[in-house]
Amino acid sequence: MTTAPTARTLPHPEREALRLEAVLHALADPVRLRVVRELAVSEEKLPCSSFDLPVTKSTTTHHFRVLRESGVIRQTYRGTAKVSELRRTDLEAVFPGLLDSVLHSAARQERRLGSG
Amino acid sequence: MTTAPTARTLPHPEREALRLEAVLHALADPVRLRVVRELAVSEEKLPCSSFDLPVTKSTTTHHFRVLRESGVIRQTYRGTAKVSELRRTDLEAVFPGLLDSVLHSAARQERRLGSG
DNA sequence: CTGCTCGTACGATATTCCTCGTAGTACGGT
DNA sequence: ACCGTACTACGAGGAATATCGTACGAGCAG
Repeated sequence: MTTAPTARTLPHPEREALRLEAVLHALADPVRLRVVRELAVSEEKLPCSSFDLPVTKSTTTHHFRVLRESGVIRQTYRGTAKVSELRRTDLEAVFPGLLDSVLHSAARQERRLGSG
Repeated sequence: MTTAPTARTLPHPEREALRLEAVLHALADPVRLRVVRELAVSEEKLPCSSFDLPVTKSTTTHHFRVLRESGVIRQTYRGTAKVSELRRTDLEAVFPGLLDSVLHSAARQERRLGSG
């Protein structure tokens, strides 16, 4: 009864508070990089459950939290689901070209190593 | 007597074996990012001792090893010193634009946060 | 040969991180 | 009210990492 129901909010770092080391660390994990790549090709916000990851739900929650706290993604509630989207504009403003080069490098590497 | 003295070599990953996750992880550490930035502005190969890092020599050795094994730098012996240089060409060939955007983002962040 | 400098190797420690299982909350449908 | 789905919180285990100190090796200057 403090404020309103369905008003659950999640802490996100401000654009100006984004740290390069945290973003690089977030992107350095294979599972998280995979999530980011899927979000990049999707024009819609995706719920966590739409990802087919080789880890349990607990671990999935952990990885999404790392991505959110580092500022790579933004998460909002939609009913019982929590949908995620890339913070493209914020990232581009603070670290111009970084996300695109990572995404491009990841795609290149997948082609090179054979969809591993 | 196997080959020659002063022929100590160090293992470096081939260009085609570079892994994006390993490179991102290597760059995600503040100390290592600092080393990479210094190497980037220097046109000469720098010995480990030319860096003024807030860690001991043992730890410095560790960080340089991580950078070398991830393929970010190349290390060669010169007398008693071991000099390092960025593998710019290799990185650009495999992960185009990545190093530059990281370096640019790091410089930007330093300006933004006040030379932290 | 004797130091001196540069860097390494090894062991130890503390911390972080990835992973999981279980239990629990929030929301929507019946 | 009841159940199912989506996600979380907590605790725990195990691996990786960052850090250090000490002891050591390789080369250079006397």
